[in-house]
Amino acid sequence: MNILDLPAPEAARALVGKILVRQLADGTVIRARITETEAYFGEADTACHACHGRTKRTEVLYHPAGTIYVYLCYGIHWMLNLVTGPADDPQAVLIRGVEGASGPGRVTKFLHIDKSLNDAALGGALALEDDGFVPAHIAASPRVGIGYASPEDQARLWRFTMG
DNA sequence: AAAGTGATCATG
DNA sequence: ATGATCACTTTG
Repeated sequence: MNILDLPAPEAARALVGKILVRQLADGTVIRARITETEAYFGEADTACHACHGRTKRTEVLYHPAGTIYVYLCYGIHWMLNLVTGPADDPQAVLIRGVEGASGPGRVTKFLHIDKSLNDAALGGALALEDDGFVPAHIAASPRVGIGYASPEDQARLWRFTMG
């Protein structure tokens, strides 16, 4: 069973401790364990980009599980998301931190991820690996940076950190 | 605490 | 065509 077929909040929790494998064009391989994630759960979630419907930008969120969603935030930072759940259901998990890089903008810098990976499928230049490691403890907390969302959605414990 | 930065989306 | 809005980081 693929983790990414799960609903986003469950997938987000299950992804903590897994390993991202990044293959660069020049052959360099970077491996990094995921330490922090956040779930964005469909059109009903007012914090999700897709809560205002399908647009050119959010189109990728409607693609099948395992699609990579990358977008630019604040003009500077690339954000890396993994699409989860069934096709036409816009759910995704934001990778907020990996071993050696804490913060979503730093993760993409660390892994050399930019717009060129948007709408690509996991398993090529970026792949997921499970080495059997299970985190001793995973903490759940509210998501950050979503002050525009409804109070109920801001209160959801959809941020998962390895601890 | 504050600003820097540019794609995207909703207006006119 | 113009303007508001950001799943953030760095600097002071």
